[in-house]
Amino acid sequence: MRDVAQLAGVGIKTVSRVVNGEPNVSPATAERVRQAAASLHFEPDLHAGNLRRADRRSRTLGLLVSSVANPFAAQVHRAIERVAIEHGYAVLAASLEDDPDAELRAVTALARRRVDGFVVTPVRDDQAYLRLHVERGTPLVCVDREPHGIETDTVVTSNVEGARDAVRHLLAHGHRRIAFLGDLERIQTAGQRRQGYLDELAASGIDVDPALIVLGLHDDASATAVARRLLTLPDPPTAIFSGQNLVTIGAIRALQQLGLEHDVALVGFDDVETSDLLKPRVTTVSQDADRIGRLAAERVFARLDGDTSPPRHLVVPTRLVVRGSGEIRAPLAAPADVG
Amino acid sequence: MRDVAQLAGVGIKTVSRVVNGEPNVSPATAERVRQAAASLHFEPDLHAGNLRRADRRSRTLGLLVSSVANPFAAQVHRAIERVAIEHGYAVLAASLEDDPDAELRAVTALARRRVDGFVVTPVRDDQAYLRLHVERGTPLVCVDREPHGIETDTVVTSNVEGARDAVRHLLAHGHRRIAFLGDLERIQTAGQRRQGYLDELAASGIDVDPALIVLGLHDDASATAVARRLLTLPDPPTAIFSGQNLVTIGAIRALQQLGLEHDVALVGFDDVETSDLLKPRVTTVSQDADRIGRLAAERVFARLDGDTSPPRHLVVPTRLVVRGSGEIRAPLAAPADVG
DNA sequence: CAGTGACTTGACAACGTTGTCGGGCGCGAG
DNA sequence: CTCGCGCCCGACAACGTTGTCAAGTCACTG
Repeated sequence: MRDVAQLAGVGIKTVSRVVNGEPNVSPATAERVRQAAASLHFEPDLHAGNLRRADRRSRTLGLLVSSVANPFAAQVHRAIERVAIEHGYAVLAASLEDDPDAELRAVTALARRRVDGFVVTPVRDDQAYLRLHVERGTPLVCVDREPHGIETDTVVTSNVEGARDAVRHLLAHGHRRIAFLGDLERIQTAGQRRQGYLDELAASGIDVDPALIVLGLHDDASATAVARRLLTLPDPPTAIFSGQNLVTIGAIRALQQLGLEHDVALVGFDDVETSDLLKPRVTTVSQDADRIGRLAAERVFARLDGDTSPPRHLVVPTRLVVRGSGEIRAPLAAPADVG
Repeated sequence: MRDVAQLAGVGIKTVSRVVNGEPNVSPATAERVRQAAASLHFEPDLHAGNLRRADRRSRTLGLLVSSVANPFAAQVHRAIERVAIEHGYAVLAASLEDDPDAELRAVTALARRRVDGFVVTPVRDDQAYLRLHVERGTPLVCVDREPHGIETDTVVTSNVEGARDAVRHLLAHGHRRIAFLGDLERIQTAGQRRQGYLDELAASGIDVDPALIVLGLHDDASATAVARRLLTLPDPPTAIFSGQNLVTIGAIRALQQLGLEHDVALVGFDDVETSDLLKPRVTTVSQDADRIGRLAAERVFARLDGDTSPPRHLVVPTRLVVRGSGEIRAPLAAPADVG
């Protein structure tokens, strides 16, 4: 900037004014400055300016997603970035791979880079440590999962309701023995989806068979193994509700291996890519990742714009997408019932 | 930092020394400083330090990916981030959605934030404008596509060879009428894959039917429409080579709609999620996105470490993954041949 | 013609940190 | 005892920018 000022024959502050579009610069001077800046390929240093600027905004958002392996996270990222760009913001992203230590490291890294706001997918058991940053004026929005130890804006999927929808759908097609395959228990959404499953069965007065409930599945291989085991029980489930997309893929593979994909019903939580190319096509409870990301980003910017209202907890509804696998009817009378 | 110094009863520079692990601080003082820093929850401002620091490193990498809708880009991103973290770096990412203007905007945004290096998926026709940044010492590595107008490190997939492999595979299964469905012509990889297709056919002395070559497909809907049209020609192709994953999905849908998925062979470039759950399972030419991302990041860090050797052009080979759809044999004699 | 106000401009301090340098102190050697 | 050297430590300038403020110019008014 000093060089630009010298070349244009003006003071350094005048260059600053032109670069930032401040008023009170004569058109002739402004033009000379612009020429000089262009010929030197000057790019202002955002962070240096930040140091002195009144608003102290780095115009950068910090984003922590659970796992990049998950297309859901990629879509949330994309939606956030779109909103960020509209506000002239860039996004510093870090993927946590569901590692609690990575969460801490990433928050520190972002704090040192003075991001203006955090969008976090909680992984640790406790997010109280984030209070510090919030108290210092860095807004925090949690997505996908509710945080612990801190009251803040959240944007989550209606996990319990979505799971109930799935189970209700299966019940309506005559199923009574419905298995639930879920992700690691420490992941909050896994627990909520199981809760929805239990709630809906309870509401329909159906006894729950604990043997049909398996949690702790985090990849498709383990899901395949467990699904195979359940399906070869003496009294197997007539339907499966899988609580996460990799688990759904594992369940499909198991069904295919046993040749049961047209006999046992399946509803998966969260979309599976190409789910409509499979046979049968896969019925899913779809999450609106785009909306979740958009709302989260908008919450951050609202807080940055001075919104000090109490924390909001936004719940984005799911949508049951009927494609075929969930509409397979239960056998008219299960052996156990006939007894 | 001033506050920490006051609380610890030391000079501000001593705090700096402790925070940065510089030598020549007595253990007692260091401990007092650490206590003070912890009790004030002090986080150093990386960018302020940067301003004065000798190496002038923001410890941030800038990444431009073509489109987040693409799982390939997500995987590249992930691999780069992993290497970045090992080096204590964070990643500022921007997705371009294959919009040439977005490329310019994103580069400017990253340059103003003083990233230490760029990893760019070229979208524009000309990357000469990036020379400025390279000359100023910001290394640039291009991934997935070769840049124009600038000599720099590149990491790309062996598109031509991969396409030849795919076509050779189909030829070996008796096919002579092989359609090629490709992405937008302005996307370099699309052209290279078509070139591989043409090369392999030429090498085998097979006449190319221009009616079987369609480019400009960027989503699955248009690919479905085009594939349907080709398959209902009077003299349809007996095999399809699709040059991108969304196009592959479109082709599969068309085949399914026409009930031809077990009669017409298909090989797709780039992986399709759940490709092994489809019937038939989809044979693909897989790209090693993880390796591409890793190599790109390592090139950036090598340049940052002072490597001034001539630009390297790394080519990551593809792998033909045989799953079923590409092994469907051509009808023994096509009507045209019998003629 | 003096006074007024609007507009334009630059000198200077400040932001939070690191590099430089010099001062003080303790200890071993002469 | 004195000198010298090494280790600790802090004052100060500097990084590239913006906020503050005062000075300068000019046209217009009374």
